[in-house]
This record gives sequence, C-alpha cells and structure tokens, in this order.
Amino acid sequence: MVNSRWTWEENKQFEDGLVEFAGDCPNRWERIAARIATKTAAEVEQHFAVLLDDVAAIESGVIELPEYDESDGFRSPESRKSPNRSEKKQVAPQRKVARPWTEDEHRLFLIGLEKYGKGDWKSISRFMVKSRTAAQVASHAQKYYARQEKEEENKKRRSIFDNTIAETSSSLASNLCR
DNA sequence: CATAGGGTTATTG
DNA sequence: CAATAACCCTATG
Repeated sequence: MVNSRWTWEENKQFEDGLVEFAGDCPNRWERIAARIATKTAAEVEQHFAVLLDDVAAIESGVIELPEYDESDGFRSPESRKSPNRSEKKQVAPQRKVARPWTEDEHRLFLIGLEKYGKGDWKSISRFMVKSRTAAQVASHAQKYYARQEKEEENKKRRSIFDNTIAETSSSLASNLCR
C-alpha cells in the first residue's frame, strides 16, 4: 500500500461510488476504484471494512451523536423580524427551524442507504441516523438525489457557451481555410 | 438585493 | 407508508 490516507475528495468519490454501484454489483470494488485515481480495488474494499467497523461502534453506543433538543424547534417571529412592520400575514408561524445536516449525519445516511436500501427511510432513521426522523431522512434523500442528477447533467450536456476562446478560434481557423 | 441551496410541510400514489 | 411537489428561510455572490 502506497498511501493509506483518504482525503476528503477521495472519501466523497468513494461514497458516490457506493451509491452508484449497489451492494450486489459484480466487481464492485474494481469499479469504484476506477473512479478514484489514487486507490486500488483492495484499498477500497479495506476502506469499506473500516467503515463497517465504525458502524458497529456507533450501533453499540460507543459513539453518540448529539440528540437535538426538539423543544426549541419552532421559530419565534420576534427573534429576527423587525418589530416595526405592521402585520401582513401572521398565518402559521408553526414551521420548524431548519437544522442543517452535519457531515457525520450524511455519512450515516449513506451507510444506511447501503444497509437498508433506498426507500426504507424508517429503518435508516431508526438504526442509522437516529438524530433524524424518517421524514427528514426522506427529504434529505430527495435533495441528495436531485443534486446528483444535476451534477451528472452538467458533466454530460455541453452547451456552446462552454467552448473556450482557444477552441473556438482554432476550429474557426481550420474551417475558414478549406 | 436577487437567488441557489437546502431545509420543512403539503399533496399525491 | 413512500414519492413527489410546493413552499420557505438563509447564506452568499
């Protein structure tokens, strides 16, 4: 092994690979490793084993994610609004204030996806991302997949606006002198 | 100061 | 229930 350290970028590619090539995918580690220039299939497989160990540790309660205080989950209209303005639509200030996902939560989410499959938000919430409800997990998944699709599109579809001056002028030149 | 991103809530299958 | 749409707040350029 040349370098056993995993950078943030490598980890991200690894996690994306886990999702793209599902658990029963043949040659899984090879294919994931193909996406990570600096890692071999063996290293990927080993990295996954470590991940499972972490999961075991989390599940046995060694690591505890902070459980969010839900009592403070509601927005107070006074908290940030200028008291000056006359009331316009004081409809339902009952919406919960958004709590951004932490990196750890997201990691657990990906592992849960791995273990219970896309769609079983209930199990993922109950056994992996205990700090989030099933609805929150589903919502997170929705955004997660939407974003992935968007990135995929950006890679695939090229607009003419992506052309650089260099490319444009060179092809222009070759087209002009037929 | 508009808007993309990322959350929650409502609606639908 | 899950999937999807609508909605909404906030960070950011």
